[in-house]
Amino acid sequence: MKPASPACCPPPADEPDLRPVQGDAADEELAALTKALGHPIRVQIVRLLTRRESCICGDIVKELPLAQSTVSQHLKVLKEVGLIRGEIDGPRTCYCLEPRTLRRLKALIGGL
Amino acid sequence: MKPASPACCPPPADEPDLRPVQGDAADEELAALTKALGHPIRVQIVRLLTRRESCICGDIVKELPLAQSTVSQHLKVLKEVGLIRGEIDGPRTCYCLEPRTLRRLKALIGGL
DNA sequence: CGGTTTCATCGTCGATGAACGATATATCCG
DNA sequence: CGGATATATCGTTCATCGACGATGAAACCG
Repeated sequence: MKPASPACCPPPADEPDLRPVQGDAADEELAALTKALGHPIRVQIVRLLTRRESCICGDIVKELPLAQSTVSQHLKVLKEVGLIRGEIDGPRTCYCLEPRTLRRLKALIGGL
Repeated sequence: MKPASPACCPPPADEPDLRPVQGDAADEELAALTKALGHPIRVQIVRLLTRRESCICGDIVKELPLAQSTVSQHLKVLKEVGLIRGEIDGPRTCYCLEPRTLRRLKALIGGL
């Protein structure tokens, strides 16, 4: 059982990532991740999700000066590269960071 | 005097970067840097410039499967965000990494 | 069941990006 | 001077992005 907390988006196991940080595949991966992060709103979303240690939901929309559909688009971009995860929780959706992908990004950047 | 080497793009002084890694300005900066890096060819160019410890020139074009003008465009994008530097050296241009900006990028990513 | 809320998806439109070939510019070599 | 070389820039074309409002789908509430 989990303590209290929103009970969504449990942190996955903390396995080390063995994939290389160089080579063509790594280049593509790094390009995809940085491209997804390459928009101020999306940086802000990631930042929001790091600050609230647990995941939040459509409150993200309320924090941003954009239409709901636009925010949903940005969330989709981040989800498609695996930087965040979204879990349906009743009528709403709960988003949170995917720490493994974030660590992977840091490793790839570090490899430069 | 420098040893041998292309003698262009000397590494700038190694001052610490005092700018914050959070806040709106940092978000914009991180978005701009990651956006510039968000293309496989540009990742490859940065990687090329890290491997040859010294700077190289239009050999970059020969390494890539793109027209010269396209490569020049990508170099411009990287230069505009300060990730690389280009110095005119006779009829050719010598590009190299800007280590300060790269360190800044790592700091910003680390701040996530 | 029917309305409300929450979110995702669709269609559209203007802006930006990526690629190219052609051209301009600047330097070097006869 | 005149040609060759190296690079930047321009103009064009097609694709993708970013934003929006409208609509659709799912779950909750009465």
